[in-house]
Amino acid sequence: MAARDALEIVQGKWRIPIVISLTFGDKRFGQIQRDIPDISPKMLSQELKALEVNKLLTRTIHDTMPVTVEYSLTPLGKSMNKLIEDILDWGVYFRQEVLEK
Amino acid sequence: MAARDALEIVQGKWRIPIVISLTFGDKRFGQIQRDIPDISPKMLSQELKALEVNKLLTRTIHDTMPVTVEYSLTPLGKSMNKLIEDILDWGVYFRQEVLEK
DNA sequence: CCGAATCCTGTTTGATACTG
DNA sequence: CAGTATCAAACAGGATTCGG
Repeated sequence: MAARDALEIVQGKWRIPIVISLTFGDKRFGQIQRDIPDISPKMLSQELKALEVNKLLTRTIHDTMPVTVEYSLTPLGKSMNKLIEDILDWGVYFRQEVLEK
Repeated sequence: MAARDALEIVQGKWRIPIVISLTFGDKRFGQIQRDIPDISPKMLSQELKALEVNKLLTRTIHDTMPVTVEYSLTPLGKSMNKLIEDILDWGVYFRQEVLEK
């Protein structure tokens, strides 16, 4: 089932939020962390790695001083755009129907 | 963030598969279990309850002999349709791009 | 600033057996 | 048929400390 493959990538509290953060442009570690206030550096580091392994994003080291590391979505990562929009849309709908009634 | 609300509902290995199973019609406990071969009765029971609490499905007891219980998506549950399609689509794409290359 | 490495905890999940 | 009960394993997440 294709759902299983997709779900495995998307599972966990943080991956979708990370991808969302990067849809608005390439970011550095600290910038992503600011977008997702309650993520610990450990989890961010760990999830970024997982997403890199699955080819959703790339990690580029800029040899500046001090070193900066930039994260950027791959085309595959960007292809989640539609999926993410639907998640957001559905989240809004769900909120109206359940949380606010 | 609306993403958070949606994600909380959708999280876990089994909820999406359960909703998928029910999009093809109302089902009974054992039928869902057959659709999702590796789910344990415990997990199925637990996740069905969670989905019921979140108003994604209803549980109807038919007073037959023996008793049968039928699960059926609510309009809110059905509203996940588009989301689920996109998950499946993206899963197929992901498979092509990563798993088969 | 951008992480890596360890250690530790609670929740989630699973295997299995059993019940009305 | 439609679940519960119990026990164990796995995993996610957090706290803290350290390094270039």
